[in-house]
Amino acid sequence: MMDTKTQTDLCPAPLVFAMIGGKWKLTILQILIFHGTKRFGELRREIDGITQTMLTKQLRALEDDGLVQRQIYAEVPPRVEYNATDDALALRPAFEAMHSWWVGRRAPSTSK
Amino acid sequence: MMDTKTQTDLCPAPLVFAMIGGKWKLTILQILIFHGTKRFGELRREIDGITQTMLTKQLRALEDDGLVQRQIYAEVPPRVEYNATDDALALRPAFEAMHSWWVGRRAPSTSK
DNA sequence: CGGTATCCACCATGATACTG
DNA sequence: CAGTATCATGGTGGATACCG
Repeated sequence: MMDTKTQTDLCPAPLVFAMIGGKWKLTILQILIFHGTKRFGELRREIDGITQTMLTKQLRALEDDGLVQRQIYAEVPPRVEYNATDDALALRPAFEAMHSWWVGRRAPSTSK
Repeated sequence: MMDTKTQTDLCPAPLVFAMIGGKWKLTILQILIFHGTKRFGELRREIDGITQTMLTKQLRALEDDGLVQRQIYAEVPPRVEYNATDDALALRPAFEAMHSWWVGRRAPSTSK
């Protein structure tokens, strides 16, 4: 027998998803985690299809959850850089686990 | 330098989330993966707050994605059992990675 | 350049009632 | 017991316009 605890106890994945489950959050995190610091404009250009509004929203949400750090430079023209926090970097195993699962699954694309 | 591939190439997490990102899907999967086969009513009772409608919908979606298998017994009263497929069972490392991250993170609950 | 302020559309969630 | 059908709603996502 495994346990009789609540699901959240054993599986906080719903909570994790609440933090990184936005439409663009994973993409943003992936870039910042695996590619390092990026400026706002760089992110916007690298994430195809995202609007400024959404990029800002998702970045703010990630910042609020302590996954992204914002660095503002008082220059002209303005420069703002984003980078993954240690918390975010610690997500790499989770990313890799999902990656492995995705590529290793037996039903990648059925005839359907 | 790490790579110049697209995000999806390196990180299919958005696709993974599309499959298991529903509000209850993870909880359902967790139960079926770690506790084995369950009847419809059992799931409903074990997942606090879920309605029949939602349970059915999420189960159907999981079934469509090959993560859950449905077994119908032609009995009276009717009995329907659900169990995780091999694909779903292969998600365990991902679950565990998220679990480790959650419990190991440095900002579990700030003073805020 | 890097935002914020509005407003809107859609879809996932869910409440409720009925059924084989 | 295990659903389906229907309808309501709220939050996420997004288009657009303006600002420091």
